[in-house]
Amino acid sequence: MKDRSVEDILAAVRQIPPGFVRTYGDLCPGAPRFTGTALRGIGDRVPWWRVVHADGTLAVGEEQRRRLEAEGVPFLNADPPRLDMRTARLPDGLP
DNA sequence: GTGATGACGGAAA
DNA sequence: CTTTCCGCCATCA
Repeated sequence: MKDRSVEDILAAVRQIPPGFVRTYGDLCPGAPRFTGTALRGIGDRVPWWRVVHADGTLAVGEEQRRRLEAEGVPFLNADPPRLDMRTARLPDGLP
């Protein structure tokens, strides 16, 4: 599902089940930057905190880290707090 | 219609 | 392992 518009991206973000995350590149292959632009200024209309960088680092701030941690997302105790992508990342095709 | 912008990604050093 | 650089494409002014 190659999302090309903001609405499609927001829809995809809503499909992310609690405890898992998707990367910007997964939501918009070829234009990962646009994913961030789409999420910029949405509010809590969608679970934006479940969208992280491909390497597992967060994009917004510790605000996001707290929410993910609350959902039971596996975090690695590293200097820059980052997620364990091989477990937290949700494969494409799945809701 | 054109130009600039960006919650990124991947490669290179 | 870390840091730096370029490019991508949809939106906005």
